Amino acid sequence: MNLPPMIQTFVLHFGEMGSRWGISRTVGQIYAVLFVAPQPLNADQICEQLGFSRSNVSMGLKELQAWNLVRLRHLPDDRRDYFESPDDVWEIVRILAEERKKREIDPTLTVLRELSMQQPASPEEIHAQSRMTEMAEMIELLTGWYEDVKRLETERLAQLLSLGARVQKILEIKDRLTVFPGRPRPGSANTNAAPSDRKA
Amino acid sequence: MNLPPMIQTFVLHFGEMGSRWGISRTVGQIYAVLFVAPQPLNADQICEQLGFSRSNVSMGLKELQAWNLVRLRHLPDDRRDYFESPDDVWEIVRILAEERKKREIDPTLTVLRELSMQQPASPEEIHAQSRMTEMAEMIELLTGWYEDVKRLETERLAQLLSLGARVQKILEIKDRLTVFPGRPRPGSANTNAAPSDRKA
DNA sequence: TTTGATTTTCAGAAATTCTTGAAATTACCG
DNA sequence: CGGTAATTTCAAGAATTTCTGAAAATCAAA
Repeated sequence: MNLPPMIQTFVLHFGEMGSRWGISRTVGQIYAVLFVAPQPLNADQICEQLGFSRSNVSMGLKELQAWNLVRLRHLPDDRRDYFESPDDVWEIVRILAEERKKREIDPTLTVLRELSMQQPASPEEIHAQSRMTEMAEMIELLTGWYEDVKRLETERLAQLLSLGARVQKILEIKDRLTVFPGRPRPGSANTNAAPSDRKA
Repeated sequence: MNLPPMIQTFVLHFGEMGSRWGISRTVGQIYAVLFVAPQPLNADQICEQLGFSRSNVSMGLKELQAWNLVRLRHLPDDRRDYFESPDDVWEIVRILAEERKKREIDPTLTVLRELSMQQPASPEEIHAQSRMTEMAEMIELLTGWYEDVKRLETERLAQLLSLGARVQKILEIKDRLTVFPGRPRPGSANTNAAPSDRKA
């Protein structure tokens, strides 16, 4: 490996974390190199920096493209493929969220919905099915929120995040404005805004 | 494997997903069995249902305990260990979020903070360091939001989730109330609510 | 302390995933 | 068309992870 010390530490860390993030060590390191690179890199440059075989890098780049985490670029008068990570870290978060949802959540939700439809044939199945339905409903609420929030512009999203739990205060204000407009603060805020409140 | 068909499908699915979720197939299947079980199970019951070796189940249960995903229980006049999943699916989500943050995010944030402190020694390192700082700040905003929200009661959390992106409307109301009180709606709402806005 | 039930550990077997070099394919240029 | 540069595929070896049975450790009752 042929990298400045600071970058090497970063790259090795991403490699180690790779397995926890659902990618391999190699893929993690390739991504790390691309993330900090000041300009797009081609496969041979990555090979040289990391000391991996050409084919290994090719596989790794293919996987990163499948994750939408790197983009293919072309430089004038050079027919090699160059790769780069998106510049905007928020864009990267959006991609990660989308891909992880697709791989880690959607398939399970599909199975849970199917099983929730079936006719249970025994007492164990009746109980199991109600557990599966609970899980499916929880996932639906979570992914429904995600589908809404992912459409926010980055600036709004950052505003929302920095607000944190204090959004609760605002919800209380909203309760007063919409449910009891102008009325003096009712004992506590309205808590009837249950899931059914969501636009179908 | 000795299970009713509906439960078998569920268990096999959790096994397949296990590797995507950062646990092994065995651990995924053990958890699935416990999740749908109407009462706590002991290790031998799990062996029998799944056809795994006793030691494999023992390892799997140890890992699930390390994840805080199962609890150890004891039944009267029985010295075997029984295991159960928490009843409340929201509790499970909280545990998962906490553990995944601990394993997948915190170590990286630590490394990024360390590297952001160092003195860069080359132009590549200067650029790399600014990328790392961007990433660290993004993660800090995300985890800060999470630390706030995780303290909400489940009911409030569900309310927040079901509100989805419509919270943006409320943010706009808040902007008008706090920043430009009584003023006619300014071109676009206040966007200065940057991270610095967060209570230290 | 002994006994027997239960759980844990651990070394090696089995299975899976990763990595590589060589060969095949693709894409472009003259 | 060749010819060449670049990329991808693939089979097999390497490395890692998972799984098992046997042995060791733990624990409570007698």
